[in-house]
Amino acid sequence: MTTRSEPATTERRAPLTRDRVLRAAIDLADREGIEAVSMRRLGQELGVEAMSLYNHVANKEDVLDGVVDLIVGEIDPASVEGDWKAAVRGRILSARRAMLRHPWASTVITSRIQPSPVMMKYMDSVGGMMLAGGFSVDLMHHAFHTLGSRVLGFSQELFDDSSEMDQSPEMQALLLSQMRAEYPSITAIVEQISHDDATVVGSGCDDQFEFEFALDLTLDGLERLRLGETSAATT
Amino acid sequence: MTTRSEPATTERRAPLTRDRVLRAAIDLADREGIEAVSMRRLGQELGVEAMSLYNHVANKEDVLDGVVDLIVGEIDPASVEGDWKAAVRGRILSARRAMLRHPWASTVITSRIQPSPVMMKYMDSVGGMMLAGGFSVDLMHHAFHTLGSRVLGFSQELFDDSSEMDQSPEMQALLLSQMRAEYPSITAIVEQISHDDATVVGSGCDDQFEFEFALDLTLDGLERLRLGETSAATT
DNA sequence: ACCTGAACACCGTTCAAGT
DNA sequence: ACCTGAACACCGTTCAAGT
Repeated sequence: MTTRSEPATTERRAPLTRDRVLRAAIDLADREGIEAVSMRRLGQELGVEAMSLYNHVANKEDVLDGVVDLIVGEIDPASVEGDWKAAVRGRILSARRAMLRHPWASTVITSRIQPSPVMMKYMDSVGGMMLAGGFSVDLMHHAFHTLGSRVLGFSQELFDDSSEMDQSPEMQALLLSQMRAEYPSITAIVEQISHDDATVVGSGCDDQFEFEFALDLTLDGLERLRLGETSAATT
Repeated sequence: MTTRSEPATTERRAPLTRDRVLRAAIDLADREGIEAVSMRRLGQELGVEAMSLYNHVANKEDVLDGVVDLIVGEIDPASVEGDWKAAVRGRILSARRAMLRHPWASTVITSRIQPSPVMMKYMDSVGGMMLAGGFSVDLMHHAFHTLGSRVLGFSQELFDDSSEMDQSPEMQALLLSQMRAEYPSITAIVEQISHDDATVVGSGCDDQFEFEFALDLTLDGLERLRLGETSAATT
């Protein structure tokens, strides 16, 4: 008996589910930033009172946990092609694309204290790629600490250069000369970027290049240690 | 005329100043964590209404800015001894000691969008140590991106192993065997740590070792690139 | 000059009451 | 079973009023 009493299209809104709540949170954060995501605002977004959300999620922490899991789920599955370095590199760059799609995600991830099973699964599969590539358990362990958040596709940026250059050229030159007196070394970087800036619009660092530079320096260092470990047998 | 009209000890409390507000915030965060630091609570701590604080600081962001500056001020000044690697390494480990004194500081630092002049001065002096050691401006720039938050003495930890092992040995063994099925690679790390654990109390990673491992891998990689850059003249 | 009370516009969350 | 109104205990911040 698979006949069901259809509710005669009385459902004007899709019923609230945990998944709908989480996706609404991601949408809202993508549009207005993570600080806009409050329980009250989230309810509003779903055409419901804030209190109704508690029928589908435990609390706000649970929302953020779920959101992180959905985003980690966007990372490509582990590949088995190439050596460990190419495989791990590709996976991390896929994680980075997910983070670029949701620029607020890194701060939410770093605010989680305990890793979720989904996160554990991701980490474990990256670790598995290393072990398959000949890492010892010890070296894989150190690799995780060295990669840090980079394994999830983001790095801790300590400067924000986004609104650095929205000034007139004269004003920029003045600011630069003042900066040079106080911070000569940092200023040298800024000036270098301005010179190379014929190509790039807006100025600022080439974040993708810098991410890959740091990633490759790390992976190359790990590979060197792996080769040292295996007592130079082959090659 | 250095005689002053002393207020006849009517001052039962030291007058509120920006510095006292900031130090009270640090004390409170050290004792109860950063989430305890609200304007209302901070006023309470100083025996004053929250609104009074606004006579000495602009707002809460200003408090956090000031707190970061005080903590960055705890880092040892730049040394001129040894080569660039030893000098930078020593400075970063000094920064790390400051962070260990205030475990909440890293999250406050990463929440600042624009670096303060004090922070810029620190960064600039680290950059200066690299330039003095023979780095090109380009390589110094990449070095900052590679070090990331490590230049300030902390790394982004994605696991929290603090409350991992507060179980009975039997329970631990059971949990481990369940974990092994789901996350074999990660479990291998945990088991390795348990074995080496005769020495260390409490278990968990040796954070200082891992920090230095990652730092040295990075510094060594940078040194290699620096030597490659200078066309192998003096070896 | 500095501190305060009252108020505003927000939070997350609980719980009894509705349908 | 799900949604809601009212309430609680918090936030940061402003501003007129006090001394």
